[in-house]
Amino acid sequence: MRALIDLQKKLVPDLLQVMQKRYAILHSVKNLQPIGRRGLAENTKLTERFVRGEIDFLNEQGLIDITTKGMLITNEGILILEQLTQFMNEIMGLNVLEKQLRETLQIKDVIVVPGNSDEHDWVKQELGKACVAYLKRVVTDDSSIAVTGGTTMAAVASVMTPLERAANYLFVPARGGIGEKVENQANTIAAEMARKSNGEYRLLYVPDPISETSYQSIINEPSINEVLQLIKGASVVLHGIGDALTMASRRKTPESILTDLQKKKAVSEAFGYYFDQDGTVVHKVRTVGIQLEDLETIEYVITVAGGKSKGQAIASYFKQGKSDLLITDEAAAMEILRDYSL
Amino acid sequence: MRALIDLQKKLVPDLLQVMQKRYAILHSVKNLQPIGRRGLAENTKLTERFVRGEIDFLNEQGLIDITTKGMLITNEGILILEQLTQFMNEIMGLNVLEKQLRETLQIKDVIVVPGNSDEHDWVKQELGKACVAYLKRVVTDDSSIAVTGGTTMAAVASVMTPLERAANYLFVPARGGIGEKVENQANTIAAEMARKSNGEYRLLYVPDPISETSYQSIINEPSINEVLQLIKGASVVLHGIGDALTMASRRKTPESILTDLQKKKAVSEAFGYYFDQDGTVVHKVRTVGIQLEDLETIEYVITVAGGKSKGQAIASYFKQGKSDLLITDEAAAMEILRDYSL
DNA sequence: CCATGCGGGACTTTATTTGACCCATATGAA
DNA sequence: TTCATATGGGTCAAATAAAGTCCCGCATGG
Repeated sequence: MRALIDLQKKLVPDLLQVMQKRYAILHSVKNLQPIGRRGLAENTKLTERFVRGEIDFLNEQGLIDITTKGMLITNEGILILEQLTQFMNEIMGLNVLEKQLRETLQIKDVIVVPGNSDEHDWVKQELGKACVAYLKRVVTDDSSIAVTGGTTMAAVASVMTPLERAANYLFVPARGGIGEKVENQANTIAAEMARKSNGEYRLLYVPDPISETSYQSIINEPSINEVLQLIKGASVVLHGIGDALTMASRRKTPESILTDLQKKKAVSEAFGYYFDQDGTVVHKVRTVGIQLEDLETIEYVITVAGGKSKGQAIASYFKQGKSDLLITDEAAAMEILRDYSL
Repeated sequence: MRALIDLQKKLVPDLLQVMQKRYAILHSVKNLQPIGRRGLAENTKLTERFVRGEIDFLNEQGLIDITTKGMLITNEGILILEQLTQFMNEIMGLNVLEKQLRETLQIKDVIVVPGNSDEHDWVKQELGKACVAYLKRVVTDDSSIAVTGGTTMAAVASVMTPLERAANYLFVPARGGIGEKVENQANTIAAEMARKSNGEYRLLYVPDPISETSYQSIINEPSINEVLQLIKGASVVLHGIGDALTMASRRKTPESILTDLQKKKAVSEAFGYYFDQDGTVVHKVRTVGIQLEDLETIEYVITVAGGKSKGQAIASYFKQGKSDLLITDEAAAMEILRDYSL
């Protein structure tokens, strides 16, 4: 729906304005009914002639009845008005949220989709769709796209379609894998995205996390080094944000470190870095793949995360992390703004 | 999105035509590029002056480039065109499917939502939304709405909102309950729908299926009889369609009957009736609630079912069953049409 | 009965659209 | 290189639509 609105803004810029105008008139008729044309004109500060044109139209469409008593809204008019109210609230409200988040987080762009990923799976799908639409805009020939794992990234993969304006693009995982939930692994997700979008992919067969000793030896492996160069040279990085403790236990973090994360009040995790509420890195695991400092040289860093329960994790990441675009949902957006106002 | 387009059709029909016109021009430029204004005018059967106004607009919007060689579409123009093509195909394609289904199934109305419920949860949510929108149109004061169980009905309940144009409406379960998956039970769903829509509800505490002996005694219970009258007197019946064998095992059907259903090639189940591929009832269990013959006197029978895997079950039901409206998804629609062409 | 509000009719002025053609420049083929 | 043709920008007059305002018969309510 957001995509359709943006499309219409390009193609028929005044469409939304006309729609809003007719909504306002319909709304006034409902509130003031029965009301005559002149009363309505005076009330809405519009000219009589203009109001007349609009009410003639609305009458033809069956949304109002014109009587000698004055104009009345029809049942269908009420229904349309309700739907329109919902829709207007949605668009307007989301635009306000986006603006607030852009300013609060100091990032270039924010896309907010309606709903709460914690409650409805379709919201995650909408996050995914918004992300795919953005990729279609920024991915060019020979681009590399590094993607992390996670359920939100899996949702992006599930709605992926061909990026028609680019050729020869390549998906790579942003980090290695662990032994759990193969469908949420960066490797699996990269492969799925590539398959669905008719792109190429390379995989990274490295355990994550990895010990310092193994790290030093494994990054010298030619096959690993080759993929790693592609990963570090990606023009687009697509990542989610996890809840710190959830991610830590998912990644089989030792008990002592789990306790440490709790003590240090770790809130979020991304790329193997754990952030507290103020965005301070309180722990880092050794990973093969994208490091936090690599993001500075990435052309487009896209963060996709939603759900009310993720709000604070997202807020904590953004106090430190680099991102060009946040794609989130309404519930998380509210929570982020709440966090920043504390 | 369907809702938004329908809304716009009512409110700004003229501007939707402008949109389609600009789409057509953009499409022609892409196909014929590089093309001059006069060539385009001739090709589209529009006047030069008109084409000029439109191309000036499209140029200002950055969707085409105007060169001495002729006009070319920009990258952004291609993107907009693709997205718009997708939307147009979706809307147009769905309209075609709906028409085909209306004619094939011989029913008054069909609503097809995009996607496949088997693959994406959001498609079920869209089925639910379409259903709620329809209820808002047909439910009047003091209506009774009888609802069956099932995951699709649960999805309807999950997106239910107040039916603002009606007052004092009542949700009732169309049949009793079994001991499994409380959230998919007709009773639970009726209660949830009532809660979310600020309506009333009555529950039916009767096992389903029920033996003939118990049936005869239980329908004489005043409290049961009272609810049963409400159920049979409902003006709206909302029901799903199940896969026969899945439903039978879910309802703890004895092994001998399961074998019988398999032998008789039962395909679908609704209201305790099992239908084979030709729509013949091959088995019936005793239920307290709506019977198949009761549907003849119900004002609005709404069938909600989707998913490719359900296509044949839906097709089988419609060879016999009564329905005023089918709300389904694209994947099921194709499968139904396929079934009917065999 | 009378005052007031209603919607439909209508008029004049202003703005925009519309269709067609002109002209300088660019392009492509011979 | 030349020439024919197509290009886009400019322009004009006529047609149409928009815009604002007021008139008038009828309906409504006090």
